[in-house]
Amino acid sequence: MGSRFINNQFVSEVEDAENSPENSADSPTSAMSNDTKMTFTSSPRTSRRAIQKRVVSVPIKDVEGSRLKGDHMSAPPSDSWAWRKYGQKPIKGSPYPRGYYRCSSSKGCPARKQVERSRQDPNMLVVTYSSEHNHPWPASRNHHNHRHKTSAAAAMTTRNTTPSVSEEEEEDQDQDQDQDQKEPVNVSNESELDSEDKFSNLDEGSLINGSEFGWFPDFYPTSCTMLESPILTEARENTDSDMSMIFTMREEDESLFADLDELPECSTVFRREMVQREVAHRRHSLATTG
DNA sequence: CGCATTTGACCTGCGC
DNA sequence: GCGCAGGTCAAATGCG
Repeated sequence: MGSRFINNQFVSEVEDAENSPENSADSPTSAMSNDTKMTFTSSPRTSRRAIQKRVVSVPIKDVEGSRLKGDHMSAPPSDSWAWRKYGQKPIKGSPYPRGYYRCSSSKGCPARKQVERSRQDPNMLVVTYSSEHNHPWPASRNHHNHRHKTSAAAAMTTRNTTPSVSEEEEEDQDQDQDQDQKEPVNVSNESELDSEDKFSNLDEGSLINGSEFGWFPDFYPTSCTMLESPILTEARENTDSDMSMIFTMREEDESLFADLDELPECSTVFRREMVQREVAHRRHSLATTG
């Protein structure tokens, strides 16, 4: 199973997994971070149809700003898509219901997600993404102008929101059609492409220079949630990446990357910048104290 | 008034 | 075939 780091969340992919979402909530990859977990599963329906699903475990604290109506509700974690709730079902064996959300960023978008609380850790939300957006990036960014904010849009107004998560793809989905509908840099067909392949055409000069972002110093040390994940640490060992820091983007920061579906390499860019800053800071501290 | 949410009914697939 | 459970639909309701 391949795991990768997508928009600051961990994505693992597996096909036709045996675990149900309930099981995934009960037995997430226990070695993972307490803050963000990623596991893979398939619902009964998906197992019938052999559909991949992407399951994200998100700490509720990350979505506290989003709409919460009653303690039985599981507010959908903020991502950059607009979601419309179309159903809620109590899940057998779980004290918490599961909410069903459909992408409302674009008409006819098949993307869906399910949100439920982890039974193992009620402070975690288990978000199961199914189907793929058929539009590049959401019109939901305009939802700030709507009289009614969608759950996602409402959550988008909060700080330290959870970054977007790329969606899963169905096996029977027309990949070519999806590719045609995506913008060039918006490669979300993760089953087909490795991050390295997707960004292999990017040389160092084409990458974003952290110094170009005036917001970055403000963003970096104070207002972001720093997370550490064993998975990323493991990935770092495999990829010679030099940082294991994960941070949660603020919404306005996230919007700067609206054209990117996943940002593992961009994350590396920022991580590198963060390392440089950290090294400079420590050198400065040593110079001043010593 | 328009849109999102709620919620009971209905549909579908699987196991027995 | 039947029952169960998950998933979806759609009318009712609420909100701004």
